[in-house]
Amino acid sequence: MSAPVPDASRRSSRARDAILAAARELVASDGYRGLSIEGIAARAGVGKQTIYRWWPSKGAVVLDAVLALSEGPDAEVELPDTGDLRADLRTVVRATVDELADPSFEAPLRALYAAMITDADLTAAYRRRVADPVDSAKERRLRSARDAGHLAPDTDLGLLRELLFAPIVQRWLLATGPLDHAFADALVENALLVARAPASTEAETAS
Amino acid sequence: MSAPVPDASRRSSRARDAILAAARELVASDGYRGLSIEGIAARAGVGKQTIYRWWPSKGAVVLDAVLALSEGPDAEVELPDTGDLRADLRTVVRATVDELADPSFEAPLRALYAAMITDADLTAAYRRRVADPVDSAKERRLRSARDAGHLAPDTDLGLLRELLFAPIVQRWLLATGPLDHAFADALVENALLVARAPASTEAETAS
DNA sequence: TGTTCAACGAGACGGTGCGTCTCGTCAACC
DNA sequence: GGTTGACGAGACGCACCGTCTCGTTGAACA
Repeated sequence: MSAPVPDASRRSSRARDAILAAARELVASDGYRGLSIEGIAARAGVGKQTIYRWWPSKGAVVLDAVLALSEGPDAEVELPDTGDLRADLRTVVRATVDELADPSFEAPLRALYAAMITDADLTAAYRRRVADPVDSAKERRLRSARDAGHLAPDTDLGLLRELLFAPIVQRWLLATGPLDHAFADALVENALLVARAPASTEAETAS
Repeated sequence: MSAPVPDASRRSSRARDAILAAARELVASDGYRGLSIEGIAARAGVGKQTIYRWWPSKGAVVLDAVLALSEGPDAEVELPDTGDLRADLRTVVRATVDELADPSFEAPLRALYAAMITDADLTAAYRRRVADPVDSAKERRLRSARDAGHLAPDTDLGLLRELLFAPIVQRWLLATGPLDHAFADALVENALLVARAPASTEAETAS
């Protein structure tokens, strides 16, 4: 009944790296539609069983491939905190927009979303390994601003984060509008407007 | 080279209805993963060719199935406009949340999103037939409020619409938080805060 | 250094759904 | 009443699925 758990200490890192690289290359050239386990195995020079041994689904392979794009180790995310909230938010939100416009990020990430929509387990894994750490970092930065008096004391940091980033993902998924710095800046200005400290002009940055 | 366009005047509406109903039933019971053209054809009592004759892809069938859920004819969408912006927005945003929580809507819509993410043609068709009309209706309601002085004259109606609804879709897709009326109301309050008319207390509803 | 043993590359296997095709049937229009 | 094209049905070759065996290999431990 229980799975015959393989011995991770004997795992070939060469095979793992080749599989993730092959997945990235194939999804970039053929899209998620043309991505198959057999194709990944062939391109990586690996037996199919080596993939099935370590990953539960094609989507899980893609998740690891996406993670391998932006990590050394499982480094924890940290956002810039120069004290200038507007500038820091612009940096981060613009970077998000740029990342989604970069084909080498866009292709595997789109594939990952396609898999997640119909795979609740994969969605949970994505939240745990990607979304939660990133969201925490964003909220740390916002909390720092709130503590410094740059945001109203009763600001809902989670909601503010969603207002900053959800419209970006929405435009990206359905191509309902341009994904550029102007849009990023508009979202930042909106966030500052929503949650600005009530009686302060002092702490606000001028830019 | 050109497609041998079938004769629409001879199309069987019985077959069309049976196909869309079968697609809805199967996606509700088995999810999008288990949805196949062969399964739809078998359930509908229809030849596979009848599906391929009229739809370019499985996702296109699902799009029509979703559309058939909420239409008589291609009725144009109209939102409530009682003059009370807060109340009207709550109604609409809460209804959106409720719809995404209703399994009979949720299942085919999730299937449609899964298909759209990897199918730009289908995404364009969805925008044209669903998203654009709905978005226009939303912006008409917001414009009416702006004209009535309930929103600041320089309010970006499109951005406001995205701030109201994108966070909902985001939570729905990745299950990153509860989709309830409290969340809907928070989004409405945020929108009213962002775009409130500068010097007016008069026109605002009290609720 | 040698032994061990599970992960490895390779690929056969039955199963499923794909998209195309070819039938005979049927109903609408001429 | 003849023509015609959509219809239901299903055969076909193909791609990929997930499971299963093979030898082979190389890392861990004695």
